[in-house]
Amino acid sequence: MLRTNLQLLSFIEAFCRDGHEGSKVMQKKINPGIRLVQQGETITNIYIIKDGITKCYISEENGKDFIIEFLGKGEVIGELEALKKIPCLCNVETISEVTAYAIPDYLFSELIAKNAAFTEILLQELSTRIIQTSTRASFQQLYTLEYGLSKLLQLQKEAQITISKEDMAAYLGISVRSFNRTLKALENKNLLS
Amino acid sequence: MLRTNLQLLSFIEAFCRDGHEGSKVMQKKINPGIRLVQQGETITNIYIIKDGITKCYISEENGKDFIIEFLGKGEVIGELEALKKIPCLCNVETISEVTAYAIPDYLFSELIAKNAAFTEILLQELSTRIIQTSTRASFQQLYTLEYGLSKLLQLQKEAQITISKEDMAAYLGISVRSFNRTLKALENKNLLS
DNA sequence: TTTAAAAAAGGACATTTGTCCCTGATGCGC
DNA sequence: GCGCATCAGGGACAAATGTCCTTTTTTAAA
Repeated sequence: MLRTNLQLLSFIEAFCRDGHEGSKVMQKKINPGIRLVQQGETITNIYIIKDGITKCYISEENGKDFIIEFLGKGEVIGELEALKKIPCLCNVETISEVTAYAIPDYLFSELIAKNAAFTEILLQELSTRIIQTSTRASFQQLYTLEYGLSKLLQLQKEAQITISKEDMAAYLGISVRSFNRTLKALENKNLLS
Repeated sequence: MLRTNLQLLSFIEAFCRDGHEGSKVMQKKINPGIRLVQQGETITNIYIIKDGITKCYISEENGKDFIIEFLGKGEVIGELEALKKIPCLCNVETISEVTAYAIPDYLFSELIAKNAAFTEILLQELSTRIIQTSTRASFQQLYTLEYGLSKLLQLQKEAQITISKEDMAAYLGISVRSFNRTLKALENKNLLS
Protein backbone atom coordinates (compact mmCIF):
# COMPACT_ATOMS: atom_id res chain seq x y z
CA MET A 1 0.00 0.00 0.00
CA LEU A 2 2.93 2.35 0.64
CA ARG A 3 4.92 2.35 -2.54
CA THR A 4 8.61 3.07 -2.63
CA ASN A 5 11.26 2.96 -5.33
CA LEU A 6 14.72 3.02 -3.86
CA GLN A 7 16.32 2.47 -7.23
CA LEU A 8 14.86 5.67 -8.58
CA LEU A 9 15.87 7.52 -5.44
CA SER A 10 19.47 6.35 -5.82
CA PHE A 11 19.44 7.37 -9.43
CA ILE A 12 18.24 10.88 -8.81
CA GLU A 13 20.61 11.38 -5.91
CA ALA A 14 23.55 10.30 -8.02
CA PHE A 15 22.32 12.53 -10.81
CA CYS A 16 22.21 15.55 -8.53
CA ARG A 17 25.61 14.84 -7.07
CA ASP A 18 27.55 14.02 -10.20
CA GLY A 19 26.12 15.77 -13.20
CA HIS A 20 26.41 19.38 -14.16
CA GLU A 21 22.70 19.12 -14.92
CA GLY A 22 22.04 18.09 -11.37
CA SER A 23 21.84 21.73 -10.40
CA LYS A 24 18.58 22.05 -12.30
CA VAL A 25 16.96 19.78 -9.75
CA MET A 26 15.62 21.62 -6.74
CA GLN A 27 15.06 20.16 -3.34
CA LYS A 28 11.91 21.16 -1.48
CA LYS A 29 10.67 20.66 2.02
CA ILE A 30 6.89 20.55 2.50
CA ASN A 31 4.85 20.54 5.70
CA PRO A 32 2.22 17.86 6.40
CA GLY A 33 -1.25 18.42 5.00
CA ILE A 34 -0.15 20.48 2.03
CA ARG A 35 -1.50 19.83 -1.44
CA LEU A 36 1.54 19.37 -3.62
CA VAL A 37 -0.39 18.87 -6.81
CA GLN A 38 -3.96 19.72 -7.65
CA GLN A 39 -6.23 17.71 -9.89
CA GLY A 40 -6.91 19.49 -13.18
CA GLU A 41 -3.98 21.83 -12.80
CA THR A 42 -1.05 21.87 -15.21
CA ILE A 43 2.31 21.25 -13.62
CA THR A 44 5.78 21.89 -14.94
CA ASN A 45 7.73 19.92 -12.36
CA ILE A 46 8.02 16.23 -11.71
CA TYR A 47 8.62 15.35 -8.07
CA ILE A 48 10.55 12.48 -6.61
CA ILE A 49 10.07 11.91 -2.91
CA LYS A 50 13.26 11.85 -0.92
CA ASP A 51 11.55 11.37 2.39
CA GLY A 52 8.06 11.37 3.89
CA ILE A 53 4.65 10.12 2.82
CA THR A 54 2.01 11.52 0.50
CA LYS A 55 -1.39 10.40 -0.62
CA CYS A 56 -2.44 10.46 -4.22
CA TYR A 57 -6.20 10.63 -4.68
CA ILE A 58 -8.91 11.37 -7.19
CA SER A 59 -11.78 13.67 -6.18
CA GLU A 60 -14.92 12.62 -8.00
CA GLU A 61 -17.67 15.01 -8.97
CA ASN A 62 -20.01 13.53 -6.40
CA GLY A 63 -17.73 14.82 -3.68
CA LYS A 64 -16.14 11.50 -2.79
CA ASP A 65 -12.41 10.82 -2.79
CA PHE A 66 -10.58 7.68 -3.81
CA ILE A 67 -7.00 7.20 -2.73
CA ILE A 68 -5.00 5.64 -5.54
CA GLU A 69 -1.86 5.08 -3.52
CA PHE A 70 0.30 6.24 -0.68
CA LEU A 71 3.66 7.30 -2.06
CA GLY A 72 6.90 7.09 -0.10
CA LYS A 73 10.62 7.21 -0.69
CA GLY A 74 11.69 7.29 -4.32
CA GLU A 75 8.18 7.48 -5.74
CA VAL A 76 7.57 9.85 -8.59
CA ILE A 77 4.73 12.33 -8.98
CA GLY A 78 3.60 13.91 -12.22
CA GLU A 79 5.34 11.56 -14.61
CA LEU A 80 2.14 10.51 -16.38
CA GLU A 81 1.15 14.11 -16.84
CA ALA A 82 4.58 14.96 -18.25
CA LEU A 83 4.64 11.97 -20.57
CA LYS A 84 1.19 12.57 -21.94
CA LYS A 85 1.19 16.34 -21.56
CA ILE A 86 -2.11 16.45 -19.75
CA PRO A 87 -3.42 18.21 -16.64
CA CYS A 88 -3.09 16.40 -13.33
CA LEU A 89 -5.27 13.37 -12.81
CA CYS A 90 -4.99 13.31 -9.05
CA ASN A 91 -4.44 15.44 -6.04
CA VAL A 92 -1.25 14.73 -4.15
CA GLU A 93 -1.14 15.77 -0.52
CA THR A 94 1.58 15.38 2.06
CA ILE A 95 0.71 13.25 5.10
CA SER A 96 3.97 13.68 6.95
CA GLU A 97 6.70 16.23 6.44
CA VAL A 98 8.06 15.57 2.96
CA THR A 99 11.32 16.33 1.24
CA ALA A 100 11.18 16.05 -2.53
CA TYR A 101 13.29 16.67 -5.60
CA ALA A 102 11.62 18.90 -8.15
CA ILE A 103 12.64 18.17 -11.72
CA PRO A 104 11.60 20.57 -14.48
CA ASP A 105 9.59 18.75 -17.11
CA TYR A 106 11.98 19.58 -19.96
CA LEU A 107 14.75 17.91 -17.98
CA PHE A 108 12.54 14.90 -17.39
CA SER A 109 11.90 14.59 -21.14
CA GLU A 110 15.58 14.98 -21.81
CA LEU A 111 16.42 12.21 -19.39
CA ILE A 112 14.03 9.87 -21.13
CA ALA A 113 15.49 10.72 -24.51
CA LYS A 114 19.14 10.46 -23.52
CA ASN A 115 19.50 8.25 -20.50
CA ALA A 116 18.68 4.60 -21.06
CA ALA A 117 19.14 3.70 -17.41
CA PHE A 118 16.58 6.28 -16.40
CA THR A 119 14.14 5.08 -19.03
CA GLU A 120 14.52 1.53 -17.82
CA ILE A 121 13.79 2.57 -14.24
CA LEU A 122 10.77 4.47 -15.47
CA LEU A 123 9.47 1.51 -17.45
CA GLN A 124 9.81 -0.63 -14.35
CA GLU A 125 8.00 1.93 -12.25
CA LEU A 126 5.10 2.24 -14.65
CA SER A 127 4.84 -1.53 -14.90
CA THR A 128 4.70 -1.86 -11.15
CA ARG A 129 1.96 0.73 -10.97
CA ILE A 130 -0.17 -1.06 -13.51
CA ILE A 131 0.28 -4.35 -11.72
CA GLN A 132 -0.57 -2.94 -8.33
CA THR A 133 -3.50 -0.88 -9.51
CA SER A 134 -5.04 -3.74 -11.46
CA THR A 135 -4.49 -6.26 -8.72
CA ARG A 136 -6.00 -3.99 -6.15
CA ALA A 137 -9.02 -3.07 -8.27
CA SER A 138 -9.77 -6.73 -8.76
CA PHE A 139 -9.24 -7.57 -5.13
CA GLN A 140 -11.42 -4.77 -3.82
CA GLN A 141 -14.24 -5.54 -6.19
CA LEU A 142 -14.31 -9.25 -5.59
CA TYR A 143 -13.61 -9.77 -1.92
CA THR A 144 -15.56 -8.77 1.14
CA LEU A 145 -14.72 -5.55 2.88
CA GLU A 146 -13.77 -7.46 6.00
CA TYR A 147 -11.12 -9.39 4.12
CA GLY A 148 -9.86 -6.25 2.41
CA LEU A 149 -9.67 -4.31 5.63
CA SER A 150 -7.79 -6.99 7.52
CA LYS A 151 -5.27 -7.11 4.72
CA LEU A 152 -4.93 -3.33 4.78
CA LEU A 153 -4.36 -3.24 8.52
CA GLN A 154 -1.70 -5.87 8.14
CA LEU A 155 0.05 -3.90 5.39
CA GLN A 156 -0.10 -0.79 7.48
CA LYS A 157 1.49 -2.60 10.39
CA GLU A 158 4.26 -3.97 8.20
CA ALA A 159 4.98 -0.58 6.68
CA GLN A 160 5.04 0.89 10.18
CA ILE A 161 2.99 3.88 9.25
CA THR A 162 -0.16 5.40 10.66
CA ILE A 163 -2.96 6.29 8.33
CA SER A 164 -6.05 8.12 9.53
CA LYS A 165 -9.35 6.25 9.47
CA GLU A 166 -10.68 8.69 6.95
CA ASP A 167 -7.80 7.95 4.60
CA MET A 168 -8.13 4.22 5.03
CA ALA A 169 -11.81 4.44 4.19
CA ALA A 170 -10.97 6.50 1.08
CA TYR A 171 -8.38 3.92 0.12
CA LEU A 172 -10.96 1.17 0.41
CA GLY A 173 -13.56 3.24 -1.41
CA ILE A 174 -16.10 3.08 1.43
CA SER A 175 -17.70 5.43 3.95
CA VAL A 176 -16.15 5.97 7.35
CA ARG A 177 -19.28 4.44 8.86
CA SER A 178 -18.70 1.16 7.04
CA PHE A 179 -15.08 1.31 7.97
CA ASN A 180 -15.87 1.60 11.68
CA ARG A 181 -18.45 -1.12 11.51
CA THR A 182 -16.14 -3.55 9.80
CA LEU A 183 -13.29 -2.69 12.14
CA LYS A 184 -15.47 -3.50 15.11
CA ALA A 185 -16.51 -6.79 13.53
CA LEU A 186 -12.87 -7.70 13.06
CA GLU A 187 -12.01 -6.80 16.65
CA ASN A 188 -14.81 -9.00 17.94
CA LYS A 189 -13.57 -11.91 15.87
CA ASN A 190 -10.06 -11.50 17.16
CA LEU A 191 -11.32 -11.61 20.73
CA LEU A 192 -13.16 -14.80 20.09
CA SER A 193 -10.49 -16.60 18.15
CA MET B 1 -13.52 0.14 -22.41
CA LEU B 2 -12.13 -1.35 -25.62
CA ARG B 3 -8.57 -0.23 -25.79
CA THR B 4 -6.71 0.18 -29.05
CA ASN B 5 -3.30 1.52 -30.01
CA LEU B 6 -3.07 2.20 -33.69
CA GLN B 7 0.34 3.76 -33.35
CA LEU B 8 1.79 0.56 -31.99
CA LEU B 9 0.06 -1.43 -34.70
CA SER B 10 1.58 0.77 -37.40
CA PHE B 11 4.97 0.43 -35.82
CA ILE B 12 4.93 -3.32 -35.69
CA GLU B 13 3.58 -3.62 -39.21
CA ALA B 14 6.34 -1.40 -40.53
CA PHE B 15 8.85 -3.37 -38.51
CA CYS B 16 7.72 -6.62 -40.06
CA ARG B 17 7.70 -5.21 -43.54
CA ASP B 18 10.99 -3.35 -43.56
CA GLY B 19 13.45 -4.88 -41.18
CA HIS B 20 15.45 -8.05 -41.61
CA GLU B 21 14.44 -8.75 -38.01
CA GLY B 22 10.80 -8.57 -38.98
CA SER B 23 10.93 -12.23 -39.90
CA LYS B 24 11.27 -13.14 -36.23
CA VAL B 25 7.76 -11.91 -35.69
CA MET B 26 5.14 -14.56 -36.32
CA GLN B 27 1.57 -13.94 -37.23
CA LYS B 28 -1.07 -16.12 -35.58
CA LYS B 29 -4.75 -16.62 -36.11
CA ILE B 30 -6.79 -17.67 -33.09
CA ASN B 31 -10.41 -18.81 -32.89
CA PRO B 32 -12.88 -17.17 -30.50
CA GLY B 33 -13.01 -18.44 -26.93
CA ILE B 34 -9.39 -19.55 -26.80
CA ARG B 35 -7.19 -18.73 -23.87
CA LEU B 36 -4.15 -17.04 -25.34
CA VAL B 37 -2.37 -16.58 -22.06
CA GLN B 38 -2.92 -18.26 -18.73
CA GLN B 39 -2.56 -16.61 -15.35
CA GLY B 40 0.49 -17.93 -13.49
CA GLU B 41 2.08 -19.35 -16.60
CA THR B 42 5.41 -18.14 -17.96
CA ILE B 43 5.30 -16.84 -21.51
CA THR B 44 8.08 -16.22 -23.96
CA ASN B 45 6.13 -14.25 -26.51
CA ILE B 46 4.64 -10.80 -26.44
CA TYR B 47 1.52 -10.42 -28.56
CA ILE B 48 0.25 -7.43 -30.43
CA ILE B 49 -3.30 -7.67 -31.70
CA LYS B 50 -3.67 -7.06 -35.39
CA ASP B 51 -7.38 -7.67 -35.43
CA GLY B 52 -10.15 -8.92 -33.17
CA ILE B 53 -11.04 -8.55 -29.50
CA THR B 54 -9.74 -10.24 -26.37
CA LYS B 55 -10.56 -9.94 -22.72
CA CYS B 56 -7.89 -9.69 -20.09
CA TYR B 57 -9.05 -10.86 -16.67
CA ILE B 58 -7.83 -11.91 -13.27
CA SER B 59 -9.25 -15.06 -11.70
CA GLU B 60 -9.33 -14.67 -7.94
CA GLU B 61 -8.97 -17.55 -5.53
CA ASN B 62 -12.59 -17.28 -4.50
CA GLY B 63 -13.59 -18.31 -8.00
CA LYS B 64 -14.63 -14.88 -9.20
CA ASP B 65 -13.25 -13.16 -12.29
CA PHE B 66 -12.51 -9.50 -12.82
CA ILE B 67 -12.06 -8.20 -16.34
CA ILE B 68 -9.25 -5.66 -16.42
CA GLU B 69 -9.81 -4.59 -19.98
CA PHE B 70 -11.00 -5.54 -23.40
CA LEU B 71 -8.08 -5.34 -25.81
CA GLY B 72 -8.45 -4.56 -29.50
CA LYS B 73 -6.31 -3.48 -32.43
CA GLY B 74 -2.73 -2.60 -31.60
CA GLU B 75 -2.94 -3.57 -27.95
CA VAL B 76 -0.07 -5.48 -26.46
CA ILE B 77 -0.22 -8.57 -24.27
CA GLY B 78 2.52 -9.82 -21.99
CA GLU B 79 4.64 -6.68 -21.92
CA LEU B 80 4.49 -6.31 -18.14
CA GLU B 81 5.51 -9.89 -17.71
CA ALA B 82 8.41 -9.48 -20.10
CA LEU B 83 9.58 -6.23 -18.53
CA LYS B 84 9.45 -7.56 -15.00
CA LYS B 85 10.21 -11.17 -15.84
CA ILE B 86 7.28 -12.54 -13.92
CA PRO B 87 4.57 -15.11 -14.59
CA CYS B 88 1.35 -13.90 -16.17
CA LEU B 89 -0.90 -11.77 -14.02
CA CYS B 90 -4.01 -12.28 -16.06
CA ASN B 91 -5.75 -14.63 -18.35
CA VAL B 92 -6.22 -13.39 -21.87
CA GLU B 93 -8.99 -14.96 -23.90
CA THR B 94 -10.16 -14.27 -27.42
CA ILE B 95 -13.73 -13.05 -27.76
CA SER B 96 -13.83 -12.82 -31.54
CA GLU B 97 -11.50 -14.34 -34.08
CA VAL B 98 -8.13 -12.72 -33.45
CA THR B 99 -5.05 -12.19 -35.55
CA ALA B 100 -1.96 -11.33 -33.56
CA TYR B 101 1.74 -10.76 -33.99
CA ALA B 102 3.88 -12.91 -31.71
CA ILE B 103 7.17 -11.30 -30.74
CA PRO B 104 9.80 -13.38 -28.94
CA ASP B 105 10.66 -11.79 -25.61
CA TYR B 106 14.35 -11.39 -26.44
CA LEU B 107 13.36 -9.36 -29.48
CA PHE B 108 11.04 -7.26 -27.34
CA SER B 109 13.88 -6.50 -24.92
CA GLU B 110 16.16 -5.70 -27.84
CA LEU B 111 13.62 -3.27 -29.24
CA ILE B 112 13.42 -1.46 -25.94
CA ALA B 113 17.19 -1.23 -25.72
CA LYS B 114 17.81 -0.12 -29.28
CA ASN B 115 14.75 1.54 -30.66
CA ALA B 116 13.80 4.83 -29.05
CA ALA B 117 10.62 5.19 -31.07
CA PHE B 118 9.42 1.84 -29.80
CA THR B 119 10.27 2.72 -26.23
CA GLU B 120 8.38 5.97 -26.52
CA ILE B 121 5.30 4.16 -27.80
CA LEU B 122 5.62 1.70 -24.95
CA LEU B 123 5.91 4.47 -22.35
CA GLN B 124 2.78 6.04 -23.79
CA GLU B 125 0.95 2.74 -23.70
CA LEU B 126 1.88 2.04 -20.09
CA SER B 127 0.88 5.56 -19.10
CA THR B 128 -2.49 5.17 -20.73
CA ARG B 129 -3.05 1.92 -18.92
CA ILE B 130 -2.31 3.43 -15.55
CA ILE B 131 -4.60 6.34 -16.22
CA GLN B 132 -7.46 4.17 -17.39
CA THR B 133 -7.09 1.60 -14.65
CA SER B 134 -6.92 4.19 -11.88
CA THR B 135 -9.76 6.24 -13.24
CA ARG B 136 -11.95 3.22 -13.58
CA ALA B 137 -11.14 1.85 -10.14
CA SER B 138 -12.10 5.16 -8.61
CA PHE B 139 -15.23 5.46 -10.67
CA GLN B 140 -16.47 1.96 -9.94
CA GLN B 141 -15.84 2.30 -6.24
CA LEU B 142 -17.48 5.66 -5.82
CA TYR B 143 -20.48 5.72 -8.10
CA THR B 144 -23.63 3.67 -8.08
CA LEU B 145 -23.83 0.58 -10.20
CA GLU B 146 -26.67 2.09 -12.15
CA TYR B 147 -24.50 5.01 -13.20
CA GLY B 148 -21.58 2.73 -14.01
CA LEU B 149 -23.70 0.38 -16.07
CA SER B 150 -25.31 3.12 -18.11
CA LYS B 151 -21.87 4.47 -18.91
CA LEU B 152 -20.67 1.00 -19.88
CA LEU B 153 -23.62 0.43 -22.20
CA GLN B 154 -22.92 3.74 -23.83
CA LEU B 155 -19.25 2.88 -24.34
CA GLN B 156 -20.20 -0.46 -25.78
CA LYS B 157 -22.53 1.20 -28.22
CA GLU B 158 -19.88 3.67 -29.29
CA ALA B 159 -17.29 0.96 -29.78
CA GLN B 160 -19.84 -1.02 -31.79
CA ILE B 161 -19.05 -4.27 -30.10
CA THR B 162 -21.14 -6.88 -28.35
CA ILE B 163 -20.10 -8.13 -24.97
CA SER B 164 -21.92 -10.95 -23.21
CA LYS B 165 -23.80 -10.15 -20.05
CA GLU B 166 -21.48 -12.38 -18.10
CA ASP B 167 -18.47 -10.42 -19.33
CA MET B 168 -20.05 -7.08 -18.60
CA ALA B 169 -20.82 -8.22 -15.06
CA ALA B 170 -17.22 -9.37 -14.65
CA TYR B 171 -16.04 -6.02 -15.95
CA LEU B 172 -18.18 -4.22 -13.41
CA GLY B 173 -17.13 -6.61 -10.67
CA ILE B 174 -20.66 -7.70 -9.83
CA SER B 175 -22.83 -10.79 -10.08
CA VAL B 176 -24.95 -11.47 -13.13
CA ARG B 177 -28.00 -11.18 -10.89
CA SER B 178 -27.14 -7.62 -9.97
CA PHE B 179 -26.37 -6.88 -13.55
CA ASN B 180 -29.81 -8.03 -14.71
CA ARG B 181 -31.54 -6.20 -11.93
CA THR B 182 -29.80 -2.94 -12.67
CA LEU B 183 -30.35 -3.34 -16.39
CA LYS B 184 -34.05 -3.72 -15.79
CA ALA B 185 -34.09 -0.66 -13.57
CA LEU B 186 -32.41 1.33 -16.32
CA GLU B 187 -34.88 0.12 -18.92
CA ASN B 188 -37.80 1.15 -16.75
CA LYS B 189 -36.35 4.59 -16.30
CA ASN B 190 -35.86 4.99 -20.02
CA LEU B 191 -39.48 4.10 -20.61
CA LEU B 192 -40.63 6.68 -18.16
CA SER B 193 -38.36 9.50 -19.23
C1' DT C 1 -12.63 21.37 37.66
C1' DT C 2 -16.38 22.62 34.76
C1' DT C 3 -18.37 23.61 30.55
C1' DA C 4 -18.85 24.36 25.81
C1' DA C 5 -17.47 23.11 21.22
C1' DA C 6 -15.75 19.90 18.01
C1' DA C 7 -14.76 15.39 16.49
C1' DA C 8 -15.44 10.51 16.47
C1' DA C 9 -18.34 6.59 17.05
C1' DG C 10 -22.43 4.19 16.70
C1' DG C 11 -27.77 3.24 16.27
C1' DA C 12 -31.61 2.90 13.07
C1' DC C 13 -33.43 2.58 8.84
C1' DA C 14 -33.21 2.56 3.69
C1' DT C 15 -30.92 0.91 -0.22
C1' DT C 16 -27.96 -2.06 -2.64
C1' DT C 17 -26.03 -6.43 -3.69
C1' DG C 18 -25.29 -11.45 -3.22
C1' DT C 19 -27.01 -16.16 -2.83
C1' DC C 20 -30.07 -19.67 -3.57
C1' DC C 21 -33.42 -21.64 -5.97
C1' DC C 22 -37.47 -21.81 -8.92
C1' DT C 23 -39.65 -20.74 -13.37
C1' DG C 24 -40.02 -20.22 -18.06
C1' DA C 25 -37.74 -20.08 -22.49
C1' DT C 26 -34.86 -22.32 -25.90
C1' DG C 27 -32.92 -25.88 -28.41
C1' DC C 28 -32.38 -30.67 -29.71
C1' DG C 29 -33.21 -35.57 -30.48
C1' DC C 30 -36.76 -38.66 -31.41
C1' DG D 1 -45.13 -32.31 -32.06
C1' DC D 2 -43.32 -34.22 -27.53
C1' DG D 3 -40.22 -34.72 -23.92
C1' DC D 4 -35.91 -33.77 -22.03
C1' DA D 5 -31.91 -31.10 -20.95
C1' DT D 6 -29.83 -26.69 -20.56
C1' DC D 7 -29.66 -22.02 -19.53
C1' DA D 8 -31.03 -17.26 -18.86
C1' DG D 9 -33.99 -14.55 -15.94
C1' DG D 10 -36.13 -13.31 -11.83
C1' DG D 11 -38.34 -13.89 -6.91
C1' DA D 12 -37.30 -14.04 -2.04
C1' DC D 13 -34.54 -13.54 1.60
C1' DA D 14 -30.01 -12.51 3.81
C1' DA D 15 -26.01 -9.80 4.11
C1' DA D 16 -23.54 -5.63 3.26
C1' DT D 17 -23.28 -0.71 2.86
C1' DG D 18 -24.80 4.20 2.86
C1' DT D 19 -27.23 8.04 5.00
C1' DC D 20 -28.82 10.55 8.63
C1' DC D 21 -28.83 11.74 13.09
C1' DT D 22 -27.96 10.89 18.06
C1' DT D 23 -24.66 9.73 21.58
C1' DT D 24 -20.14 9.56 23.34
C1' DT D 25 -15.51 11.05 23.60
C1' DT D 26 -12.00 14.35 23.18
C1' DT D 27 -10.20 18.89 23.24
C1' DA D 28 -9.69 23.36 24.68
C1' DA D 29 -10.96 27.34 27.16
C1' DA D 30 -12.51 29.67 31.26
